[in-house]
Amino acid sequence: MRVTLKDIAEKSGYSITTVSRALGGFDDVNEGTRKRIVTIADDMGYQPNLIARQLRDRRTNTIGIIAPMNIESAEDDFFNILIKGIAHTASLHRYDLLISAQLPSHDEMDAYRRIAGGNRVDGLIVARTYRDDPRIAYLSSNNIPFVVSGRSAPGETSDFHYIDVDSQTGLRLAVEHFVDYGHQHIGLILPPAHLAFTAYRLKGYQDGLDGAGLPFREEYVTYGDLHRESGQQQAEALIQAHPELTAIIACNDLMALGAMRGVRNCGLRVGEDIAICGFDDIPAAQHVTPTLTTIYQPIFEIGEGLTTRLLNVISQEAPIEKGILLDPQLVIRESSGKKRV
Amino acid sequence: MRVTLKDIAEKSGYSITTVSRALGGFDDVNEGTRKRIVTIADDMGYQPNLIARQLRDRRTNTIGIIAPMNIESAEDDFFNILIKGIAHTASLHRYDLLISAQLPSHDEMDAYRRIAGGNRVDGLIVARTYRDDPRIAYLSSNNIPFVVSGRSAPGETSDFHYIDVDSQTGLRLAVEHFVDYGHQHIGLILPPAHLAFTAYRLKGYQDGLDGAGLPFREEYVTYGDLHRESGQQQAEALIQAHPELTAIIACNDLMALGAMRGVRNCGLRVGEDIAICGFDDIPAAQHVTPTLTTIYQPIFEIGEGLTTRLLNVISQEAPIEKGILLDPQLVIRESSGKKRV
DNA sequence: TTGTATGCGTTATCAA
DNA sequence: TTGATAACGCATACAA
Repeated sequence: MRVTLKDIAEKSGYSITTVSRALGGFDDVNEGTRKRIVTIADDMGYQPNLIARQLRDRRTNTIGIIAPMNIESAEDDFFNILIKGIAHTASLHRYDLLISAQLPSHDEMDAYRRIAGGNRVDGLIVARTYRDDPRIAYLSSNNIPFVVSGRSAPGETSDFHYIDVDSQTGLRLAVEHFVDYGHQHIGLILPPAHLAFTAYRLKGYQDGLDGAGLPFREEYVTYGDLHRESGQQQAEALIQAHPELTAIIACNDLMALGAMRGVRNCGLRVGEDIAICGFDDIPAAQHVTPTLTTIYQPIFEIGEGLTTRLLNVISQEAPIEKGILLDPQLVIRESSGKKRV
Repeated sequence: MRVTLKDIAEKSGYSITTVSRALGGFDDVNEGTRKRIVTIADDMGYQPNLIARQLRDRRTNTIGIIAPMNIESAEDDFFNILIKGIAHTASLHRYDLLISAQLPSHDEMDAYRRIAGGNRVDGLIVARTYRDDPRIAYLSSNNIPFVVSGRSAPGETSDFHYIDVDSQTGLRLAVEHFVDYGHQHIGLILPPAHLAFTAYRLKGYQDGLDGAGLPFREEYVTYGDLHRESGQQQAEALIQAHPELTAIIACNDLMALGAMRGVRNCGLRVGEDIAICGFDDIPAAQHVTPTLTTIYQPIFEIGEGLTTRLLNVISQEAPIEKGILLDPQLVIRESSGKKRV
């Protein structure tokens, strides 16, 4: 059986209280008894029951994240790296990370109610905001500490702590870059419409076209699901329907990688026939052939920042400014091809 | 404040016990009162305090894993995918996953004592066994449920539940494949020596050479740290020191990907001048150019299997046969180049 | 059908 | 310097 304070108390002849305080290092316990108790505790291999402590303290030293964890998401390096940043930083502050896998078949809000409402964590990190996000509404109205990767959709208020990249500007930069390289017909593969950042990226795309005096054509815009496969499918569909396209921007690197394959499947060359740009700058972007032009965002550091921010919120020392909007950075690589004259 | 059974009891006029049983769906409570209580609970937004429940039930419905989670490990798709498999399967059984990041600066055993000894989880998954693994010794001697990805080093007993791939055979297959393709001088990049599977892979390499009547040359064998960088460095070092090498086997795909770059840095072509083989078959293996020959192991499924196994152990229904040894599978791709005559 | 009492393991308050 | 007691929130054995 597991060793408890009671066991040590019995063995040592002291009360549970004294044992607790001796082990807790309080100075109101006699040095001799402290030593005796500590020795016995070590001998018995005592480990405090963290659950009991959590109940008593009403705090878990754990932060939570509810995330897609199926096999399709295995390649989703944005999430993989974000989680590493979170877990790493949490660990530095002696916090653990509770991960609840979000199965497509399960109601996501149930998970939030269970984990957050059930006191399993001191706070949560919400990733990939939705338009009119019910998770945020729930956490806000229940005063559960949380921080968000991403902000609300345009037009909604973002009255919570978040870190986001200004992806509207990011997309504009990508379009400007392609225009500068001589492209007139630029396709766009968006994330699912219910995600908040999708609207920003679409706006950035339009901004870029506007600035260049190019027309916005709805038929050049398509939606993927952020995974590799859909990038390929959408790219192939775009190319087949609109042979005049010479460039495609995919709204995350994974879809961009898929798009590269789609380009090849159409018998075209990436960079030379069709330029490709992604978003995120996951490691694969610089290792793929040809290397992938993309919008960089510091994913690991965002995970770090979200975590320190969340710990601040938990300990009620949250800074006044709630949102942090990072500048995106265009990283030009081989998939841009050469400037056309 | 947070709603408890007590609050509902007061509001409804029933006792805590009755409330508890009404909400628990027991049939020894009057249908009318049940309805009344449920309504009030819903109105008040009641969520059971899971921590209290865990303390009371002495069970957490959580499994744990202690894993490296720094930025260097971000690309470590073996772990990324394994964790997805674990979290996914856990979720299917209504279990959550507690991740504790293992910082290089922290004592790993402390984490095990804290998490496992501290009752935070019902069981643990141990990944990447060490030679003479203290984690396994600790968990075994404390009767804490656990399962292991990987088995003990050769010569040690593996008296615990594990799933492993027969990587000795895997390496032998890789060598035989390269020999068949006409290679006589095959370099090897091993994982760190303290990992248990390193010895198996080295033995498989030797088996392959023996079977082909080729001499084992210690100078063809080098050690990496499983990351991309070290694959590159070790490959470059091997090639420079031994220009007669025409093939290199790296013991995981990430190092193999690094090795591919190393080959190029030496002015050579992957596949044509130097054949490369990896181990794991992470997604990148089939997406890199040229595609990577490797030893396949079903990582996600291993995560699934480990988890169901662990849940069996936790509920005391563990099968008799403790270990599962999977057959490795050689996947030949472009990095093998063409058969030489 | 409902309520009382007890315990899970810990820590803090207060009295001795 | 030490110990008895209570509380965290829940669920059960047992009594009514």
